[in-house]
Amino acid sequence: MKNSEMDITTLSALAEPNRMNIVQLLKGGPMAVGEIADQLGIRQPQASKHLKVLNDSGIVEVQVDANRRIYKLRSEPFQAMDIWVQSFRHIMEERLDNLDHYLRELQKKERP
Amino acid sequence: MKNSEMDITTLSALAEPNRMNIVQLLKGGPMAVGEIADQLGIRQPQASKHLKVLNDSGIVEVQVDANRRIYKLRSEPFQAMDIWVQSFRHIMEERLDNLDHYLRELQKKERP
DNA sequence: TATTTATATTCCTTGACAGGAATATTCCCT
DNA sequence: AGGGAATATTCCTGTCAAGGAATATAAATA
Repeated sequence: MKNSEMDITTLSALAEPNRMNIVQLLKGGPMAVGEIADQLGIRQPQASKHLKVLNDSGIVEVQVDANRRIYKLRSEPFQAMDIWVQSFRHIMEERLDNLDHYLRELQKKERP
Repeated sequence: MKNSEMDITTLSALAEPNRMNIVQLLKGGPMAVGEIADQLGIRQPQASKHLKVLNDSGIVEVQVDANRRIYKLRSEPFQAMDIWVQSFRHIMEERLDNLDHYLRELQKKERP
């Protein structure tokens, strides 16, 4: 019955620009290491290192294709982040408790 | 028309255990520095330092109350994270496209 | 088999960051 | 005004992570 404990390793893996870029890139679909490095303008060894971090944290998984490794996003970490963020619903939905908001609500009731 | 660019500073601020604990604590409502430090079993200067990081990244805001500073969560970063995570809908909803999944679906249809 | 292609790993150096201890700052209270 | 409470800041130190360069590994190909 896991409440909403967010895995720190997921966040720290994403909290690095190159890795965040890799994740954004992989949103478009699976991709091999070389192409990832090309697209992002980084060197292949750095790409491999960052992909290792992403892999260790479970954000990506790898599919071996002969010579190459195709990396793709895994769904679980994003589902976990979704659940975690949703646990802040009451924070996100917080409305300004001022006159302005009051007047808006009033208008809604006058014109339903 | 900002698409879904996630602010790295938000993630790196959260990617530290003490700060994550502070955020979880503040989910319950605003709190002064001293009580935060007490609840988490950390020293006051560390609490202040971490709160400074959280404040700089916009995750919390502070309300001055005479001698004390009351910290509370801001809504924007969580809304931003929500939007960002939602941009991975297609990843999260991805179903296994294999025989196993096919058979499960078949069973569902046989026994509705 | 030799060579090329694709990727991972190692070593090194540098910079950022977290904790500890001490101190500064600000406000309250008598 | 002086003392105490609450918080912020500074200095120091050790750890860790990222990039660069070189190299190792493995598969494809000629």
